[in-house]
Amino acid sequence: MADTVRVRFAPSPTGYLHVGGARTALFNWLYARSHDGVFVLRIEDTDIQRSSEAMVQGILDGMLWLGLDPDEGPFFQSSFVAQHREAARRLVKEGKAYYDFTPKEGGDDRTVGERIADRARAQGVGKERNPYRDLLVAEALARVEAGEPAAIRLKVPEDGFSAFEDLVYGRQERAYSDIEDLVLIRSDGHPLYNLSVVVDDIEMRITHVIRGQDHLTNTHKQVLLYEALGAPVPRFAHLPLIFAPGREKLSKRKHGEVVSVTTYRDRGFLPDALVNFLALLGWSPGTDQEILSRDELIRLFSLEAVNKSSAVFNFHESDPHDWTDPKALWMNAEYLRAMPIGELAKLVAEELKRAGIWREEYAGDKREWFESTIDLLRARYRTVPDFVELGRPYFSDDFEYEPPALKKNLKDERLGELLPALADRLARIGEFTHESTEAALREFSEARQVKAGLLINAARTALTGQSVGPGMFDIMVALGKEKTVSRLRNAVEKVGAAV
RNA sequence: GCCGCUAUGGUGUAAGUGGUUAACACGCCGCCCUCUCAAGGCGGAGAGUACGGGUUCGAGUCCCGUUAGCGGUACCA
Repeated sequence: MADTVRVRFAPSPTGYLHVGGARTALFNWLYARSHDGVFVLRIEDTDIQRSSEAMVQGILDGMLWLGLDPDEGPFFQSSFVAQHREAARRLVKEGKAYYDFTPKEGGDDRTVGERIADRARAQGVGKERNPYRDLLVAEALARVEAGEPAAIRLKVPEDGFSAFEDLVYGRQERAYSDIEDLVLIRSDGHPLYNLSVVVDDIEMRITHVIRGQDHLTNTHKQVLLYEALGAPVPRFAHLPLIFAPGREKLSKRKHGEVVSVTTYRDRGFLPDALVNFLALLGWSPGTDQEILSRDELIRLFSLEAVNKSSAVFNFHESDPHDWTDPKALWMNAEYLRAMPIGELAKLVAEELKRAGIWREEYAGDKREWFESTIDLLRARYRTVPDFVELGRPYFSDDFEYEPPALKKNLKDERLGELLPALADRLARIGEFTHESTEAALREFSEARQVKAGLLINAARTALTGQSVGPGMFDIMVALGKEKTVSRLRNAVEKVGAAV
C-alpha cells in the first residue's frame, strides 16, 4: 500500500486570497480528495513586515467559503523558525553548507531586476566561487561564536546537473553551474524561503508539492536541500499561471477586488460555481462536459491533465454589467437555475434582509409564493443580489421607475385613461390566475380597440418600473390582485411624464 | 545578461501513439418561441494552429531556428 498522499497549500499572507491562489488551493484540495489524501494549510508568514492578521483571515475566509477545508492546519511557518535554523546549522556541521562572512550588500535604489541584471553583466557567465566555501568548519564556528555576522549558504555542486520529473511540465534539468550557493539563513538569523518550505514540507511529510509555475526553476534548489537534509524528495507538479487580460500578472493592488475571492462571495456567486469555473482554468476533463459538480471534479481530476500554458482570467474592470469573466458569470447563472429552489430561497432571503425588505411571512404563509416568484425570476438573473436589485419590485413597493422604461412603454397619452380602466376591469376578477388575467386583458383590449401589446408592455412598466421581465400575466399573478390594481392606478401619473 | 517555461478563434479548452472540411463552451450576430427580457431550440461569423525552415505520401501533433509573452536568477516569498 502506497503512502498516504499529503499535499499543502502554502500562501503567504501578503494579500487576500485571489483567484490564482484559490485555483492552486483548489487543485491541491482536489488532488487530496481524489486520492484519499490529506490537505494541509500552512501560512507562510515569515515576512513579518508584509504579512498581517487581516490577510490571514481573508485567506481563511476565502477558503472556507469555497469549501476548500484543510484537514490539517492552519499552521504558521513563523512558529517553525527554530527548526529552520537548526536544519541549517546541521548542514554546516555536515559540511553541506557554510558560513559566508561577506558583508551584506547595502540596499540601493535600483529595482531588484536591475540589480540582478547589472551583477550578471559585470560578472559574466558562470558563478564565482565563494571564498568562504572552503573555510574550516571549526574556524567558521569560532568566528560566529565571537559574534561576527554571517549568512549560511548551501554548497551547490560545481559540476553536473539537477533533474526532476514534474508531473505537469515533464522532466526538468538545470546545470549546477547556473545555480549559485543559495543563502539559507540571513546574517541576522532570519531563515529564507527555500530553506523554510523544504524543512516544513519534510516535517509535514508532504508527498506532492502542487504550486504555481513561478516556482518551477527554483525547485532545483529545493531538491538539493531535500537531498542534503537526507529526506525523500516529494513529487512536484507546477501549475500554469493565471493572468489578467493583457497577459499581465494578477495583482490585488493593480486589479483590485475583481481578483479577490471574497468579492465573489459578496457579489452573490455560488461557491460551487466559482470552484467549477476555476477548475477549468488550466485543466479540462477532456470531454465536452463543463458543468461539473464537486464530486465529478474529484472523480475526474488528474495532474496529468493539467495543461502547461498560462490562462487569462478575462474580466473587464470598468464594465459594471460584465464586471468579471463572462464565462464565470454564465456559469454562476447556470448554477442559480439548477440549484434546488429551497436553497436559493435561503440565499435570496439573506439578501433581502440585508436590503431591509425582508418579510417574515416569506418564510411562513407566503413561502410557496416566495419560492415560485424566485423561480419565475431566476432564469434571467446571474447573481444572488440581482434578486434584490432587479427583483426589488416583486418584494417591495418601494422601487424605482426606470426612465427608459417609462419612455418606451408609458409615453402613449391614451394610457392615462386606459390604465385605470384596466385596473377596474382586473379588480372585478374573482381568482387571479394567468388565464383569468390574460382573458380579462385581451377582452379589454378588444373592447377598447387597442393592441394587447400596448397594454401588456405598459402594464409591465406600471407594475415593475421596468421594461423587461417575466411574462406579464406571470407578473400579475406574482404581485396579486391588490398590488396589480393599485400599481396600475398609481402609474397614471407616470404616463407621458418621461418624455 | 544568463537559465527555464509557454505559444490552437476575443476568452477558456479539445483534437490517444502524425491521417478526412481543426471540435466544444463563453462571448458576439441572426432566426424560432413571444407581450418585453431572459431561459430554451436552431443557425452564423470568427483560428488554418506565433513565424520560418525541415522530416514525411501526409504535421496543430516530430526536429531545428526565430520571435513574443511569462517565470527564475535576491541575505524577497
